[in-house]
Amino acid sequence: MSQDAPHTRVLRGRHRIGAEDAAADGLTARARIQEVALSLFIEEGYDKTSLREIAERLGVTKAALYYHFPTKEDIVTSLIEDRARLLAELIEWGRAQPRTQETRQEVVRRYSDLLMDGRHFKIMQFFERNQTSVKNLASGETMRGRMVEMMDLLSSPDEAHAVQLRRSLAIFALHASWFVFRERPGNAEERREAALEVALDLVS
Amino acid sequence: MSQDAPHTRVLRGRHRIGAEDAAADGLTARARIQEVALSLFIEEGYDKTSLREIAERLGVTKAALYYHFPTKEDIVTSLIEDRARLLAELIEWGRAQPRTQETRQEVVRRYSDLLMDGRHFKIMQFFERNQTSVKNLASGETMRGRMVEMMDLLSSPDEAHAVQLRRSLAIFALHASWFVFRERPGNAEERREAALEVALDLVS
DNA sequence: GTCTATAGCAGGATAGAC
DNA sequence: GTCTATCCTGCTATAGAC
Repeated sequence: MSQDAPHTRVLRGRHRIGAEDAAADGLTARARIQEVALSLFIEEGYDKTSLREIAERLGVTKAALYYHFPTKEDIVTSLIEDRARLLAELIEWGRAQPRTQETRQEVVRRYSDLLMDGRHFKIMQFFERNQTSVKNLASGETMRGRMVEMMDLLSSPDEAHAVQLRRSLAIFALHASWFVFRERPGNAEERREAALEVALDLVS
Repeated sequence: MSQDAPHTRVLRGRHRIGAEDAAADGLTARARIQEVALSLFIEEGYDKTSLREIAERLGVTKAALYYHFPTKEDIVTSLIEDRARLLAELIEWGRAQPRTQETRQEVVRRYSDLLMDGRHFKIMQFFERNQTSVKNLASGETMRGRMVEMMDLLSSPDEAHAVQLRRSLAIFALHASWFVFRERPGNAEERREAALEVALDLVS
């Protein structure tokens, strides 16, 4: 997230990726593929983004990508894995707590912290914008399962429908902040705080 | 779902109104294509759904589809057109009202009514699940514009971020009801009422 | 680790018979 | 209005040289 300008490199034509440390931005080839792929998946969509496109933007060929990832799907899998783990940890923590308003609020706060990492936020954007594509991916099911567990943490089936919906919307609130303020830049921190405020209220 | 209302249909060039009776289920070929395509677009995704697949499910060939729709994108366009118009009417009405809480609540109620038509609801599902695909479609931009206008009806940029977000979430609440209660059937009417209740509260 | 070249296939779209 | 047959393009993935 720190350096979001890989485009500067594109025009250099055939540019050798070389060993990991050789990269100007200090990322391994693998990590740069992940970064570029994720951006394209978000912008153009998973299905519409071809390996050729990813390779082109990196200044390499398709075949080079296959050295790092056996299939296109594996790129997604690699992207999701550690994020799903972090989510799992949060869920595990939540389950060990009493089901109180305090707990719900703390879950929301911790989830908000997770999202502060631009990487995680982008993953969630990827998910929201590619729901149907991701549905047929194994790692997609994993992530979906996590989100369901998150919501189950915030409400249970025996509560009124309106309560369940309201609590679940807290998660949406944190995700949606980018969408709602789309044309009104403001600063990111302000948006995040507003989203957290709304989310906390929703689980109260 | 409910039958296609033929009187509202804007017919393109070569389509004739008289053919309806031919179909066993009382729908025109055109309407059946729309219905099947929409379902597949929701289930499998727009990009992953091939014309071959649509044709197969209808028991016809790809070429037959091309008689009714010049391109795949035109199927989407036809699906969206009248829905976007209904939305535009609602927005127009809303703009003519004073910007009060009463108005916001009535906008929400009317939007909820719109969604009650299974057709409209499915269109919105299609949108949510195919955001990246739809972004590059002309009709997608139209619909996105409408949703932005809807939200602008509920809050204005000079209000606090938290207020804007909260009000916008009302729309999400109405859309999300299907997702949140995924495994808990309940009846549709109950879900709708719960969603409306939450949405009304959010714009208060 | 990266390349060139290509296999193998599926997609959207069209032509023209019936 | 629907069919068969086909074109053209672009995709994922692999083989094998360097």
